[in-house]
Amino acid sequence: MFSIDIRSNVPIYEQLVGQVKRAVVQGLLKKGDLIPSVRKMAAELGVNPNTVAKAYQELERQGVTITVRGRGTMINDMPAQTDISATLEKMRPLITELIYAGKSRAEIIDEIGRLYDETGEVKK
Amino acid sequence: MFSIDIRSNVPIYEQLVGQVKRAVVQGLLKKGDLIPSVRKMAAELGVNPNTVAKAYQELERQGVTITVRGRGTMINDMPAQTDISATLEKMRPLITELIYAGKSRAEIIDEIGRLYDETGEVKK
DNA sequence: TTGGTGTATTATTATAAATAGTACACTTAA
DNA sequence: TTAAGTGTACTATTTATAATAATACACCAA
Repeated sequence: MFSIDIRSNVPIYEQLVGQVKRAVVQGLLKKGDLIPSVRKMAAELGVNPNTVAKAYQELERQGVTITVRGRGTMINDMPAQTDISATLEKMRPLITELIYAGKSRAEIIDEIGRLYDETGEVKK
Repeated sequence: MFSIDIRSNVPIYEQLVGQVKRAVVQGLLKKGDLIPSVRKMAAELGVNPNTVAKAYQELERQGVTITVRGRGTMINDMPAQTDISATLEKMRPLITELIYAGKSRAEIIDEIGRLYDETGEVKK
């Protein structure tokens, strides 16, 4: 269910955070579901338990999960609305890239729609 | 014309690369325009000349600029079409973020359109 | 009690970014 | 030809982050 790319420039813990959030968005993980323990996840991915722990702490900080000592880490409710300005700012230079590559407004929107459809829920 | 954020987690040289490309997209820089020399740019931004040089080398590697020793670095033609798959892959986790924040497909497309309009040419 | 949770701590290694200083090859204009 | 301004190359150093490693602790549940 989870996999990381060792050769990626994206930190492992960030990759893991993103994968958990994507699984939630896709409906593969729902409120109350327990995700694998720090040690199990570390063994599965072949990384250090501390790295997984860092990812889990970040997930809880973002409100994605709820952690209870001795029980584990479970998926939390999805937030109603959160601040997206930071995300949009990260997106800005990527938009510039696409424009620079010769993509029109319509083409860009089309690509975004495709990404959305690939990322959204698998089953409604 | 250019400015960098020292406290940003984004490397200075990457910020500079992005700003030059955005200026090209906006029409503020056109083919043949010379951008400030490594030393002048470094002085303006208050950063090390080596950092600016790294940014300029990256710009040339991407085909944004053409560098001639002793003359300087000038804006190149905008490419007809380039590979955007890498850019789209960087965009994917951001789309996940927006979905997670409760944004609908239409809302996301709306925001992208807004970013496009803010990034596009100032004068046509 | 026992085994499995997350957490905390300290240390070490690896990598990238940025700075600093110097020197070199080249172009342009005086 | 000379002088000043280009980009480039090189080595060294500092800083910050990521990741690993090894332990130990606090908590929960069967």
